[in-house]
Amino acid sequence: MSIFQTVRGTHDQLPDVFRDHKRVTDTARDISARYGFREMTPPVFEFTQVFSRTMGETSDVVTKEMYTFADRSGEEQISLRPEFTAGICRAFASNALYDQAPFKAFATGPLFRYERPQKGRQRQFHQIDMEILGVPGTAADIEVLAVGQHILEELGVAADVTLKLNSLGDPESRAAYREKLIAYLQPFRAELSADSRERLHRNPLRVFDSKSERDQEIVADAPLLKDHLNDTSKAFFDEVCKGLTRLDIAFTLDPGLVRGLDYYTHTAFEFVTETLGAQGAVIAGGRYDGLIEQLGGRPTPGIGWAGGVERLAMMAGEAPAAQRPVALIPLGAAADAFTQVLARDLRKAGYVVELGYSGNMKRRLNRANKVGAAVAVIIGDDELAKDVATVRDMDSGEQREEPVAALVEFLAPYR
RNA sequence: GUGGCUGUAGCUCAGUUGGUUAGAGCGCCUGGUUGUGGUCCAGGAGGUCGGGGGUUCAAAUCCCCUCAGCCACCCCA
Repeated sequence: MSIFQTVRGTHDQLPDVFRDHKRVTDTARDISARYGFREMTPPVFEFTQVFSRTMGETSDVVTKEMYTFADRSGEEQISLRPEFTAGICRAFASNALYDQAPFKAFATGPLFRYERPQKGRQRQFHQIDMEILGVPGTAADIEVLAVGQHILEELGVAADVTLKLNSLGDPESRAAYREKLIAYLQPFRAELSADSRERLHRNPLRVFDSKSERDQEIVADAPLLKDHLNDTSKAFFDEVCKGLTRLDIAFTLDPGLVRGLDYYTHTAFEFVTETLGAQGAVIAGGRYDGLIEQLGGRPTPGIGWAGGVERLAMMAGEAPAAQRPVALIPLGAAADAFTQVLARDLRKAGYVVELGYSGNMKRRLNRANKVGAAVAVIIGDDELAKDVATVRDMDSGEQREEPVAALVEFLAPYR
């Protein structure tokens, strides 16, 4: 181990990478604001139970992926957040925001999961997250999917992403179906893969997304959840589909789409892509009507999704460069002093200003070139004596002298 | 947690059956230009060959362990 190594699965976000990520988060923030989402954030760590109770004691995330530790008092079990939903719902209940429904939250920041890193998967990663709490009807489902679609379009990646949709039904439908499915699978128990046997009672729906060929053969004739939805669940899902169609949001039904977390009900969805390798989900989520109650809050419906910032940034590619700066190049002590004031004035007028601090003229111009300056303003003793500045266009190489008093206006085209 | 591939300069990579002082391109620095970048020319700096151990007269090269990355399983954002 070298101290210069980052911990496995963590990465420095150097300026170029940060800029690409920032485009994703900025886009999500701007677009979601148009839909009435307000940014907030729960703490980066919470009592472990916040996650274990909601995501499911037996879920993969809780059983093997959480960073859990005792705090210094030795009395509290703490976990680094592996997702946003549980924390936001806890915040909603903690602060008794029931009368603020519909409560629409946008959040972004780091999440932590102890997993083997690979493309699109790291131990510290970042998400954008949308949640609507307190809306029982399909309007929330439709709106939450609409923001997601809108953000993907705005990032220019929508063409490579498809929306997969399924209904997990209400608790009543799900419980009834669960019994039927177990009854169907039971006779095949010995033939199922080890993983699927595990899931048989814990979460039998998960057998559907097994990659084992034999499992898939068995499951091919299994009863389908969609055929066992009660009327309410069917009507609910139907309304969501209609709403999406109305908004020209394309989707494909995927009866095998089962999410790994226990709290989902009704609508479940994933925006997936083929372009990122095995980790194809860029945005995923669903409805979780029982979650806040499970936390000990008042029954409150909710729906939301999370999107992977790294994954979306990979798809969106390099973000456009920032505004090109004006480079100020003082030569001599008098010019240094003068230029500091000029830099302040230009910055207050909205210019991005790079001050060339050190080295000879050549060095400073070189630096101006590297930071992508559109124009360099050279001020030495000659210029000071005449009350002018030498203004050099860095693209054309042309330069001319301008009165310093007129600089702020003269540079306007470079702002 | 399991399997496969990879790790040589800041970056991308070459390095023959183990054999002198480990190379290239890009980047960086200096000079050609006393106050002119980006182009061009000349020169230069920079390497614990991921780390540790072993085999050998000799290891970047072979063996073992370990760390990290990538790819897949698993799972998911």
